[in-house]
Amino acid sequence: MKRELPKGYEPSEVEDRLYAWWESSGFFHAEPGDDGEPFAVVLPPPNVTGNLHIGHALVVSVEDAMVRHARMTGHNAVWLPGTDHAGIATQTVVERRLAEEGLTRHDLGREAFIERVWEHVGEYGGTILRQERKLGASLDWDREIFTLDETRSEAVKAAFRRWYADDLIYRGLRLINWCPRCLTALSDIEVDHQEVDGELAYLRYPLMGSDDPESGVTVATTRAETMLGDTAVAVHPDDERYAHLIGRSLRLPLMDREIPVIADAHVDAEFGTGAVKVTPAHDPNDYEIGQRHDLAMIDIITNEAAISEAGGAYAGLDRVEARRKVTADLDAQGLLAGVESHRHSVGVCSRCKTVIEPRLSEQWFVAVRRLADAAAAAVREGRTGFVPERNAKGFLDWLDNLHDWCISRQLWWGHQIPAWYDRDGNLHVPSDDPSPEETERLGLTQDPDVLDTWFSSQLWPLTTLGWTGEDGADVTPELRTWYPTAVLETGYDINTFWVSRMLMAGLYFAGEVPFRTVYNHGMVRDGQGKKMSKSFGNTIDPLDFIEKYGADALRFALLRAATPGQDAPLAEEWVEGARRFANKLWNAARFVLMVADETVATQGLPPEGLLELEDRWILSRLDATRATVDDAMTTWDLGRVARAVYHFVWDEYCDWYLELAKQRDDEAVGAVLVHVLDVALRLLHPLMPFVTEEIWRALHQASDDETLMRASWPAPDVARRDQAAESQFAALQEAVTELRRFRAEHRLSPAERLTVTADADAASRAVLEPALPGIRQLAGVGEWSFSTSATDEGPQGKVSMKGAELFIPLTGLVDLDEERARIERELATAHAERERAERKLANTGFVQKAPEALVQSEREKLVEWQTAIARLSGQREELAS
RNA sequence: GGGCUCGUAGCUCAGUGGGAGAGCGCUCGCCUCACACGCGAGAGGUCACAGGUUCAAAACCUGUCGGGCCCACCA
Repeated sequence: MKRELPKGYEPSEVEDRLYAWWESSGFFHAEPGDDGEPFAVVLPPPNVTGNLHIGHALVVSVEDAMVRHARMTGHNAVWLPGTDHAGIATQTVVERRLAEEGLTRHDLGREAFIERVWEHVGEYGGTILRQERKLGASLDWDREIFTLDETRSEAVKAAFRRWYADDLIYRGLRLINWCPRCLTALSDIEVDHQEVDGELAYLRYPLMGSDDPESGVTVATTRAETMLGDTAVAVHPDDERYAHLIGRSLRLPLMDREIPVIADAHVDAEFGTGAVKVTPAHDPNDYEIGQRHDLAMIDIITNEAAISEAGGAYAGLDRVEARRKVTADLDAQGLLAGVESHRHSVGVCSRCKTVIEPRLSEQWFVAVRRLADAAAAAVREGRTGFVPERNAKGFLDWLDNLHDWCISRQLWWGHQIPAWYDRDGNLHVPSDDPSPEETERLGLTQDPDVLDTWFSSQLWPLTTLGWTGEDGADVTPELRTWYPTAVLETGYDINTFWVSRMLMAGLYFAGEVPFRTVYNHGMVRDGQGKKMSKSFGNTIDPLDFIEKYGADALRFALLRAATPGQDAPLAEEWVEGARRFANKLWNAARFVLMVADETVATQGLPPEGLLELEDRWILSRLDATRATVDDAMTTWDLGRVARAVYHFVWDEYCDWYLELAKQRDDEAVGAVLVHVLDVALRLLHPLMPFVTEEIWRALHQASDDETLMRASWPAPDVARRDQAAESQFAALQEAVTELRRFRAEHRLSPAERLTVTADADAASRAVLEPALPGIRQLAGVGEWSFSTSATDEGPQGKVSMKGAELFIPLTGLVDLDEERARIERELATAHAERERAERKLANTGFVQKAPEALVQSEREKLVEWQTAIARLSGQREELAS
C-alpha cells in the first residue's frame, strides 16, 4: 500500500474535505427511478433561524445512521431536509429586536413587518443547515424546502380549502387559550402546566334581597377577579346541603348582578365548600357548564389580560391587581370568608411562560374527531408501528381524547388564512385566491390571522415529496416511490404536536399513513443524568465538541448511549472516549496498511487450509458481530450496534488478533487483517462516517468515484462461525491472562521468558495444543512442556515456573463431566418444554378457547425450545469429539 | 387522579430465565517496533426491598419503598 496515514487521526483535516466531496459527487442524492427498495426519512424541520443544539445532534446522528445503513443495504434511500418558519418563535425574536429600537410590529404595519422577518431569515437562516453538514448528515440537499416557500404555501392553502369543504375546518366562538403577551390564541398543547403557590379565596354570595352575608353560599376560587364574570353558582345535584337553594337567586357582590344557583353533576361536593362559582367565559369547565345550562358568558378580560369594560369599576386593572382589589373589597363588605394558601397548577404559554387566560374568542378550528379516529385506527391496525412499542399507548389515549384544534394565530409571520370577508361580512373560502377585480367588486378583505405552524408541518411527508394539494399519493414520482416514508424519527415529546397531525393529514390527503414506523429517541441529558437547561448551566454545544473531538466522536458518544425511547446522558468524557475509539481504529488501520501486501485488499480470503486458529477465531467473531448488528438494526437499536462494534474492534481485533498477527508474515494474515478491517469499517460507517471513509479509501486506494457510503453492507457469512475455534481461542485467552497475572504478581520484566511446565489431561491438552503458539507469544513463554505424569490429576491446567506454580482454569478444560451433565440437564428441560408446548397446541380445546395471543405465545415458545434443543445438541456433539 | 418509566460496580448505563457486564473513575506495572488518544494486571456489586412462580430469577408475577416523565377540568 502506498498510502500512509498520519500517526494520529485528525478529524478537522478529514471531515470538511470528505463532506464537500460527498456532497459535490452527488452521493447524497437519490432519484425515484434509482434501484432498490424505497426508503425515505424526513428530517424534522428545524427552525429556519435556529442553531444546532444537542438534541438536533442526536436526531441527525440517529437518522443519518438509519439512512446510511439503508443505502448500504441496497435501498433507494433518501433523507429529506428543510426548515420551518416557526411562526410564533421567529416572530417573537424579530419583535424583540424591534423593541430594542423602541418599535412594535404595529408601528411598522403588517407588510413592512413581514419584510423585516424575511430580512432576519436572510441574515440568520440557513445557519443550522451548515451545522447539520458539520455532523456529516447525508441529506439530499437538492430536495431542500422551506415551509413558507411558494410550493409549500400552495399546499397549505389547498389543504385548508379541502378540509373546509369537507367540514373539517370551521370558524366559531369557543373558549380558547389566550397568551396575553404573544397576543394570540394557542392550541391546547402549546400550554404548559406549572405548579404555583397561590391562594384559595372563599367568597360569600348572599341570597338576592338579603342583607345577611351568610344567607347564600360560599364559593372558593384561586382567581377571585373572575367573579366579575360569574353568571351562576353550581352545586352537585345530590348535595343535600344546598338542595334548598337550587333554583334560588344570589346577589353577585361588587357587580350587583342576580345569578342563579344551578345543579350540575360536574361539581365535586368534596372540594372546597361544594359550591362552585361559574365563569363560563374564562374557565374550560365553567364554559361547559355554561353551555349545558345556557348561561350568559361575560368576557371580562382584555387581550392584555386586564379587566375589560364588562368588569365595571375594575375595568383597566391588571388581572393580578384586580384579584387583590376584589378580595379586599369583598373583605370590606364582610363577604370574604377566608383565604388559605393553595398549591395548584396554572397554564402558561409554552413559548414565553406567561400565564395564559382562557377566554371566549372567534377562531378557526380543525374538527379532529374523524381525523383522529382514522389515525388511531391506523395505529391499532399496525399500519404505523412505534419503537419502542409502548409509546403507542399514550399516543392512542391522546388521540382518543383529543379536542378540536385551534389553528388560527393572531400573528403576522406564517401562512395567512385563505378566507375572505366581503363588505357584508359574509365568509368566502374560494378554491383560488380571489382576483383583484373580484376583491374590488365584493370588497373582500382577507382574514388577518395566520395558521398554527404545525398546520404546515403536518404536511411535511407530503410536501417534501412535492405534493401541492392533490388527492392521493401518486401525484409525483417522488410520492409514488417514497410515500409512505420508512420511519419518522423524533423525540417522544413531539408525538402529539407533530406525529399525530402528520398521521391525520397523511391519511386524509394521501389515503395512507405517512410513515411505517415512529421511532422515538430520548432526551439528551448531562453526564449526571440531569435535564440540560440554560438555568442549570449544563448545556452542551455540539459544535464545540465537533471542533474538539470530531463529528464522529460526538455521534458515536450519543449513539452509544441511545436506547430507543430512553434518555441518553452525554458528558465530555464520553465524547473523549469515542474520539479515542476513532483513533484506535485509525491506528489499527495504520498497522494493517503497514503489514498487508498491497494486493491483498482485492484478493479475498485465502483457503481454509492456510488459516491459523486466530484467523478462524476472528472471522467467527466478525460474523457474530455482524449478526448482532443486523439484529439490532431491525429496531434501529444503535446503542447496541455501537457497543457491539466497539467491543469487536477494540477488545477482539486490536487487543488479540493484531497482537498475534505481529509475529506472522504469511500471506493469510494480511488478507484476514484487511478483510476484517474492511467489514468492520462497513459495519461502523453509519455511526462514524468520516473516519471509516478515510480509512476505507486508503485501504482500497479508492478513486474519487468510489465511496464507502455506497459500498455494500456485509453479507451474512455463517460458514465462518466456528465454535471450536472460539472455545480453543477462549482457552488461549485465559491461559495468556493467567500467565500475565503471574508475571505481574511476581514483578517479572516483560523481557523475561517464562519456562512453563503444564499439567494437563488428554482432553485439556487437545484443546491447548493448537493455542500454544499464540499463548507463548502473548505471554512471553520461552520453553513450554507438558508434564505427562500428572495427566490424571485433574481438570485444570497447571503451570510451574522457576519453582512457583499456578493453576489455569481454562475454558474447555473445565470438568468435562460436569459440562456434559449440564447440557444433558438442559436438554431434558428443553425436550419436556417442547413437548408441553406441542401438546398444548395440539389440544383442540386450547386452540378453540384460547385467545389468539396465548396461542401465539405457545407457538413462540415451541420455536424457542426447538432452537434450544438444536443448540444444545450441537454443544453435546462438540464435547463428544 | 390516571398512565408510563427507572432503581445493577464510586458515576452514567447495557443485560431480561442458567457465566454479573461496559465506558469513565480508582490501584499497580509498562514509552513492548499501530496507537501513551496507548498496553498489561487488579480492586470494586446480598443486581432497591419483601413475597411468589421455576430444577434454576438481576431478569417473569404480586406488593412495598424511592426517583423521573407525560396526561388530566378539582374551582
